[in-house]
Amino acid sequence: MPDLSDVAAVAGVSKATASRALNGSGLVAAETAVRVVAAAARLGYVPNRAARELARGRSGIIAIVVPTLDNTFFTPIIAGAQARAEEAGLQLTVAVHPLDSAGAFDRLARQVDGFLVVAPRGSDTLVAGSGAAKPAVLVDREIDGMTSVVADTATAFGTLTTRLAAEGHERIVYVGGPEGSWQDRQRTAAVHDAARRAGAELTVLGPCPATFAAGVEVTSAVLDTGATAVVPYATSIGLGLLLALGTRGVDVPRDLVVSTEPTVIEALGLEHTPAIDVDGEELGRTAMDLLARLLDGQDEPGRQARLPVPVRG
Amino acid sequence: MPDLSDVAAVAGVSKATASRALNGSGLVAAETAVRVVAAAARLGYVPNRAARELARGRSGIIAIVVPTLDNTFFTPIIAGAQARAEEAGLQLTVAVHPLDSAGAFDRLARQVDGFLVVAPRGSDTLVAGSGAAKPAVLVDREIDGMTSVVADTATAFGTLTTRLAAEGHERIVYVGGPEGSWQDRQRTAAVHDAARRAGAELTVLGPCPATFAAGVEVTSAVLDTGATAVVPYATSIGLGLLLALGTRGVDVPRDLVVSTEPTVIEALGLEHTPAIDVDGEELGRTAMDLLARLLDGQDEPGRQARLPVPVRG
DNA sequence: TTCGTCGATGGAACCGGTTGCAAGGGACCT
DNA sequence: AGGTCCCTTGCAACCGGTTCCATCGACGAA
Repeated sequence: MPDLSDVAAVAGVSKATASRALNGSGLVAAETAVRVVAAAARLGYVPNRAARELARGRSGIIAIVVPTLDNTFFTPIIAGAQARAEEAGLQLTVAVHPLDSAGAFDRLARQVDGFLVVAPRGSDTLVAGSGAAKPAVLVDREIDGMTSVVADTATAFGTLTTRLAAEGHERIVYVGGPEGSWQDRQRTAAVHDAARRAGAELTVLGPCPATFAAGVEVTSAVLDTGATAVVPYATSIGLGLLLALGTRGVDVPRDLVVSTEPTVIEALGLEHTPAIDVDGEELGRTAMDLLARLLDGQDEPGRQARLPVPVRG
Repeated sequence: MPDLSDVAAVAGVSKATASRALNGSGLVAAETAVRVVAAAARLGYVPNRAARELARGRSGIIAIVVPTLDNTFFTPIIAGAQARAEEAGLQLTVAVHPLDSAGAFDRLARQVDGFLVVAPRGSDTLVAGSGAAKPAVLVDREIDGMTSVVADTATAFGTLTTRLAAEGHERIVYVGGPEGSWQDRQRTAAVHDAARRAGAELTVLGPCPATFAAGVEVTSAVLDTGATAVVPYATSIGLGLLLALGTRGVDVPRDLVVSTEPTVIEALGLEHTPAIDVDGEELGRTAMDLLARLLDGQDEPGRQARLPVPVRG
């Protein structure tokens, strides 16, 4: 395993110069830098992360905290963050934690340079506390004073409702998300508002956990409302609905329009079904970008980014 | 931030002794050890991982390599491995990589102590190569010479087929998994064998990617066979089937039994539907256990564990 | 009583980088 | 020609643990 001293020796410089050359500090003569880089390449030198971390006092590791991996909403966020982290020379580790208790992060906080916090539920205080020890970016939720990035699904759900009403749906159901979900509060308000403006009758069901089983369970209640269109909080709920509706012989979308995500609608060949299209990977990428700026001191905490969410179909 | 010297000072011993006491090396007098541990607790001492890693020459980090996060088969494996890693004082990082090209792991290999490799597809050579640099445990697949743990779904699929045949199904369809999948090969063989013994007619469809959309797409072909029972390779394919069958008015399970996972069957209230029940978390836990033994030198590479898979319903 | 042995402890080197500080050397200015 | 400044470079300390080796004291054996 080649070592910085090996590189330095081959390049005919000292460890210090080699280090500076490889980190692009700019204090090295261009010609020398080239020589060092060439030597490193030739030897296949890879810096020892532990040594660097010890010397620099920071780890280059970012933790992304998600409540669970069993929800396909979170996984693209992780993938996006992962991709961007790699580009930035950072390493991403996934920590599964519901953030329902305080203090669980003290240990983790010492090991990482920053957090990406995905916490749809839970009290503001608890969530904000998790990000107190190290720079943090909150994903898909907003809390005053914390840097965050959200998919603007509230607006999208409003647009969706407006469109459904315009297409002739007079009774619409919104199946709400988990208890205490920040996004659910935003969406409920937006859907209510849009329905009122359009003169459609809106029923709000829930709260429902974002699971397939919850979608199945809520189906009777949805049918009982006599609505012709249903807008579920999450894709998993929508899938449960579609499955249960299938076993009951309800014709989708003729008898009932179910607005799940575009990929599902397309796969099933459902027509005339508008749906919102959240780009989870972009959420993850943006979050990582914001965190990188925070770490570099280019940003102060508190910046809030909002990603537009298109309505398709 | 308290430091090992701080702990040592408070306990009235040297850094060396403090280090030994905290790591339970057994060369410290019991009384001294108690004093050091108490001092560490009182100061809230947390060892600096980088320093430890540098001194010890190993990182305490394990990477779990998965082809994608979008498949709910993998996520419980990660969760299980994560839990067990934490218990063992190891840190788990998730690396998303399809393992379709060689050499992509050299960089990662230098940063971690070992790998958990989840690679359902891809050539044996490529997969084995990924685990060559550091101790590795292959998950849900077997390759000669590599330590591995698999869920014995082959046997379970066989049992399932036998049971379906015994319940009167004379025509059964197996919807195969992705091209090149190791488990698919095992399952196909087992299903074939069981069907032949039971005198049932078996059609094998596929290959199919383990996605919801693939399940939808394959539905016509399944119906065309005239089978009364279908056994899909993956839960996602089963879900796609169920959805598409619903939109076509096929009564499940009266006209066609779809054997997806027990939780789905239970949620939908389907009766008389046997299904296999893979415990992904246990797979992850066992894999991590095996890797820990490998790292400790308690095991030689090559040990192959097989987890029984129950058939429910 | 004395020597050997063994358990407990401390001193110090070391892991592999980063970085503050100082020095060497050339260019430019007076 | 002498002085100053800046660019480039090297030396050495340091990050915070771990571990080899030496030391010391106590205890059992001769």
